[in-house]
Amino acid sequence: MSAHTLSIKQAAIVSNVSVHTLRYYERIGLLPPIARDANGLRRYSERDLGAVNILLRLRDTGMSIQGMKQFASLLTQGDDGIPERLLLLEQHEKAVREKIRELESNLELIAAKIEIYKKHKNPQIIPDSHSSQYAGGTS
Amino acid sequence: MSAHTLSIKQAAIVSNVSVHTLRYYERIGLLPPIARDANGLRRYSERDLGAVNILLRLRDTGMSIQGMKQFASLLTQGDDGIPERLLLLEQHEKAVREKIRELESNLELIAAKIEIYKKHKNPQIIPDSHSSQYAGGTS
DNA sequence: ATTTGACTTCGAGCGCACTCGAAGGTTTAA
DNA sequence: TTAAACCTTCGAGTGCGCTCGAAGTCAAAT
Repeated sequence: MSAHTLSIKQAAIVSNVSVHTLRYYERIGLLPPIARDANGLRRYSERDLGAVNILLRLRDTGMSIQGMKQFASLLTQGDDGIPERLLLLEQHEKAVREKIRELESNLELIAAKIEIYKKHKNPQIIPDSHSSQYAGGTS
Repeated sequence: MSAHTLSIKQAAIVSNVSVHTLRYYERIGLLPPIARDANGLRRYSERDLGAVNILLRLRDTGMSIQGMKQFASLLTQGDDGIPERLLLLEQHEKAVREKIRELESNLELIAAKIEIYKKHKNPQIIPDSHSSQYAGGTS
């Protein structure tokens, strides 16, 4: 365990977010109050950076701030929060896999449209289970 | 070719959007001015519904209103717009595939976290090529 | 001694994509 | 004839996730 800590700017750089975002996340309770040095400046520990990282993984897979707040509050409970964290992550994983499936499904329809354009034919009917029986209209 | 048209409410239902959204899309130029009946009420043709559908496929794969506007303007050009439409769709398809890859990559990291929790071990270092060398901190 | 630059807090502002409410017109059924 | 259901336009409001600006502190460099 090193006493290695980073300034907010350094933390922002390694986490690939803005310093604004780091302060914002702390302000709204996504991050715990970050330790300060003698001058009151934030010092990010590796633990803090780990928390930032997992939160960003959740954000980047579409989790809302609200959802991340739930996870963050479980983080503050130490090992006691582990079972719920596990549950939350597993549910999220499932949701993301479903989202990927939807993306792929939409992609198929777009690919079909591409094929039509490639053949330079005018609009044809393309089966669409999503939202309409008029999926392949003149577009 | 039937003269089958739908009211805004029916169009909203089959397209799985709100009537507000349909008017909004028309207002901002995503949809052409929809034909009106003798009373000035909108009647959506199958062609219109096809346009709505492809726009929603684009939206649901993460395209912004701005991006959809580009596509929509190409739709108004008839066959002349086909080469550019093709290009735009192909570029978007590529972007979505990349996004899916990113999602899967993030998912792997989340899955790794899940495994750690399952073993009920405390934090360990997990390799992370994304944003930080502190990927596996105490979270 | 002064300037530079990184940091602090606080609240306000922004861009996106809707979402809604107000005020009114028309058609249909009781 | 009166009410319900549906439509119209217009502009304003909402929620999200930042993003920024103001005003100030502090420490190192010149």
